[in-house]
Amino acid sequence: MLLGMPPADDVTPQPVAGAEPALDELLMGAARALRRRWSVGLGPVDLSPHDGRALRVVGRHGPTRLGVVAEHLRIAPRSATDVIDRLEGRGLVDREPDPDDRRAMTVRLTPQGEAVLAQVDAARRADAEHFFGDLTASERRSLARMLAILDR
Amino acid sequence: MLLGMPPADDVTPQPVAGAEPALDELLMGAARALRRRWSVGLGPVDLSPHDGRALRVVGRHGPTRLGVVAEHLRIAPRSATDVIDRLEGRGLVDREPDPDDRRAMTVRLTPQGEAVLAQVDAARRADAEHFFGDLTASERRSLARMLAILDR
DNA sequence: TCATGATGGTGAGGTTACCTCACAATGAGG
DNA sequence: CCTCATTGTGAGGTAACCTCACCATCATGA
Repeated sequence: MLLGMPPADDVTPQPVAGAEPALDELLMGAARALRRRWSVGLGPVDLSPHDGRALRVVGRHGPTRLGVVAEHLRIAPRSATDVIDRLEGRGLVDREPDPDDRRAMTVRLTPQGEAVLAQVDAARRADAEHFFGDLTASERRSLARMLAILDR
Repeated sequence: MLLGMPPADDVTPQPVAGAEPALDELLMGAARALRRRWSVGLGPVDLSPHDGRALRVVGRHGPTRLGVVAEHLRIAPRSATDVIDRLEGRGLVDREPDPDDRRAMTVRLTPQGEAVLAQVDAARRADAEHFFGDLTASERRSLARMLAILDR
């Protein structure tokens, strides 16, 4: 029922009785809406949002170290082991010894992992198109410019 | 080290080699930046983001039922008990029997809870001012309008 | 009016996704 | 090569959720 739902972010600082919602509230609301859509899109492949991110990290960074995965997911190195275990258990990812460093393991997508990632990404892209579809092209440009300024 | 950090949301669907970041990526990035600032602002009072939200829910909805808190936080009713326990343990919140329904408890802010919430909100509002400060007033209006459209 | 079923909150106990610590194997620099 | 750093993982802990069972109370309808 409540599983996999993103956090609420429901409540924002100040009602400011009578005023329209504050910018920060609107920003978080829009982000929440988008995240919710992503969750839904992730449903069909039965992947948690976090595992989906992990899959994407592996896909994007090619055959890569476990430590790198941890870094990109902002989790402790030890925890990346578990995440990759899970993905490997589903056959989405492969571990291989790093030829350059015999301590290290490299991780990369299996063909099935590639397929799943491609499917998720396609769904996400299509959905983004729909999500931002109520804005005109020029509005979207302007939105992108402003968000880029805030993006730090 | 990694505690209290919001999830990464680091990686987005498609590199689209050469193109500027996609709108969805920018939106999530800006939201992440704002959330990070909120976390920092929450630091001084040593409150987790989620407990901060709970405090705000109680503050906003006056003396209210535990179930209502659960609903707004999107957690199971049982879990609200724990959250409120924590807040009550810190003296930020008070439980009292509901006069209208002897099964129910009402929760409301203690004076100290009010003070903490006011402090957090003030910090947050000031920070939002700063965060959106690189946009002109008219840009902010336009941003608000567009975000309102996306906000579903 | 009172049996019956719904509802509000909580105890008990499980799951999950993190964490830290310890350690073995390997790399790298004096 | 001796020492110290680094990579990944076993072991074990914690925090924040969850479900299930339960009690007290409310609300309804025969």
